[in-house]
Amino acid sequence: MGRRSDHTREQLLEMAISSAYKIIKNEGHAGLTARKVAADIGYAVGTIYTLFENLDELSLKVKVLILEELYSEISDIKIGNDPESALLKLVEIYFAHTAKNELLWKSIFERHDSADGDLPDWYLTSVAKPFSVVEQAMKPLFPDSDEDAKKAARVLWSGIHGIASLAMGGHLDVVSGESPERMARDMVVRYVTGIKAA
Amino acid sequence: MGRRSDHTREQLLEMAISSAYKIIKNEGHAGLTARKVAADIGYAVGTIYTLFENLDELSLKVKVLILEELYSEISDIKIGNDPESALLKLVEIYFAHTAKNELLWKSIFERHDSADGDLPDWYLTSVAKPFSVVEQAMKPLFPDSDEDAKKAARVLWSGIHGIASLAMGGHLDVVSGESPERMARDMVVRYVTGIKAA
DNA sequence: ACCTGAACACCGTTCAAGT
DNA sequence: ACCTGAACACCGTTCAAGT
Repeated sequence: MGRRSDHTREQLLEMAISSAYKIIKNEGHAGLTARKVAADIGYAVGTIYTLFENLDELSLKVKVLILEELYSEISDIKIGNDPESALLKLVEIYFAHTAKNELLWKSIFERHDSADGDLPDWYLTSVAKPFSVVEQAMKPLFPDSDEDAKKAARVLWSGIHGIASLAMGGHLDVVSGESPERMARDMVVRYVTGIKAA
Repeated sequence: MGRRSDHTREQLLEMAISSAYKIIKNEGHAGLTARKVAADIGYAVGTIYTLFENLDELSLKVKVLILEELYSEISDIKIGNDPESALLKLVEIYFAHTAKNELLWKSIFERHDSADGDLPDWYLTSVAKPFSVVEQAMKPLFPDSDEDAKKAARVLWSGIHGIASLAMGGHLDVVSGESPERMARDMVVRYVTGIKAA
């Protein structure tokens, strides 16, 4: 035992995060354990706790990665003057993305409850980035107020998350109605129409 | 050790569920353990597993209770011919209710991941009941199709859940914009307006 | 200084053995 | 038949001790 220094602290962080990413991708949120990550990167359990405050922090780091992947896909959308079609495109990409990485996305809606306090700023920043794309798409609807565009973006994006969250949790299969994506499309169209009609 | 029969199986079930309810109310979803429930009702751990298949089943039983409480509050709403005001009333009750029972409602959005398969029918039935209230409220908007009213209710209710879920999870405090309830009101008004304008 | 891994205080779940 | 509780296979997290 004792010092090894096979890797720098930065390398260790990267190894641990990408190992955790892989575990969640394959086994889901509940499959992530400190011991598994440690074994996977070839270090002792204790090492994980020199890298992160606790397991929840590690899982938040993974979520940042997941959110960044989505962001990189939706930030490419060319936002013209037609909010509705931009938002529908966004919904399409969102659901295609979540479908391709189901366990990863399910984990976004779950928490390792060890943490009591608020979510750290670096995580909230990462959550906010997709919001800002929605906000951009909605700006033409609110030519007089960026603030209103921001608020509307928060509402609509939260709503889409709600549909995705309930669907992925299996809470919507009761009536086995429409697909989540069609529901989200419906929501976008009617919400945008509602704004225009105001 | 051995037989006791101090209580019938029905009594045991009730005791365990209400003990679990109490624990989640005070300590949150992650605070629920089989050992705590067992100690609380004065039986051995093993007894819990003669009552429920696993801990997830017990927590779902608690969620049924939680959903029934909400249902009993919102089912009193008198639904006239004005969907918007009925739905706003519903939002008001929903957020008042979740605010009063925060840890309980947070637990609705979380899972004890032990269970792999689908959610049981008796649970989905219980999830569906609040949906039906929303559906009733929306009927005047769809005089020609109950099916469309049902679909719209699923979309709107999921959206409201999304706002509540993100807010209770602390994911919305970034910009520290509006309160979740105001966001939900905004969503209702614009969604309903969107339907009318179609 | 860096890393280890035994130790602590827990878990969910099972099942042989008691009455 | 009903209930027990030790046992198994895990956890997250800490921290004295090695190099």
